Amino acid sequence: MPPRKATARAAGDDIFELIGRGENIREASAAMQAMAHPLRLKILCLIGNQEVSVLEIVDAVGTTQSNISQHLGVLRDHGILHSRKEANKVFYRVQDERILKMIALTREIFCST
Amino acid sequence: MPPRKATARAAGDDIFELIGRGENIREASAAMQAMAHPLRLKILCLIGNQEVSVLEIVDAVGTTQSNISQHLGVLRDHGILHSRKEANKVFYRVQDERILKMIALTREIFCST
DNA sequence: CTCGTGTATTAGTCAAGGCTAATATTGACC
DNA sequence: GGTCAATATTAGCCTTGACTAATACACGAG
Repeated sequence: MPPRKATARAAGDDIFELIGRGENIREASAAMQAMAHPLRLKILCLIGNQEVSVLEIVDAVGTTQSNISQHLGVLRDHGILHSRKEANKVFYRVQDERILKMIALTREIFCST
Repeated sequence: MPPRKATARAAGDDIFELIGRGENIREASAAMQAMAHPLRLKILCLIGNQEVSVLEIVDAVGTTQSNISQHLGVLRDHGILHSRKEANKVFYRVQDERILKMIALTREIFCST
C-alpha cells in the first residue's frame, strides 16, 4: 500500500470524509445564506411548523408586501418553503425538515433567556 | 385586563416572546451570514474544535492566502474565531460555543451519508 | 364584467461583498 | 541589518443582493 503524501492536508483528511467533495458545503452554504437574512430568518421563525398566510407575515414582520413577497420567493426557490394557494390567499410552510432543525437550534441558541 | 387586539398578529405572538425585539434575530442573522459563505463554512468545518494554523487552512481549502486571511478576518470580527500568535504562525480556533453547535448540526444534517 | 383584495413581478437604483494583485507587517535566523 | 517565511492589509474592480415604486396577475363578490 503506497504511503499517502504527508502534507498539511493531514489535519483536513477527516474533514473531506465528513464534508465530501464540496457538494455538502455548497448545499449547506446555500441553505444558510438563504436563512441568514434578518427578514427571512424572522419569517422562518414566524412560520415555524405552522402554515401562515402572506398577510400574516407582512403584518408580523413589518415591511412592504412586495419586499416580503420577494423574500418568500427566495426561500421558495431554495426549496425551503412550500406555498399552497387557497382562493385569494397563499399559505406558506417550511418544506425542508432540515431547515426546521436549524431553526429550532437557532432559537435554542440565540433566544434562550 | 384590557383585551388584546385580535389581529393577524395572533400567530406571531409566541414568536415575539421567543425571538424578542429583533435583537436575537439580528445576532443570529449576523452569525449565520458570517458562516454561510462556502469558504468560511469550509474553514469552520475544517477547524471544528481544534486549533489550526493559517497555512493548514490555506492548503486544505484551496484559494489564495490573501483570500483566506480576509475570510478569517471576517470570522474573527464577528467573534466567531479567536486567533493566537505563536512566533511566525497564527492559530485559529472557534471561540463561540454556539457556532460549534451550529457546525455540528450542519454536519449532521447535510453530511449524513 | 368590474371592482376590491391579496399576491407576484418588474425595472431601476444603491450599497455591500468577494476576488485579485500588490504591498506591508511581523518574527526568526544568520 | 538583511533575508526569508507566514500572515495581514489595501486598493480596485466586478458581481450580487436588497429595497422602492410601480404595475401586473388571480380570484371572489356583487
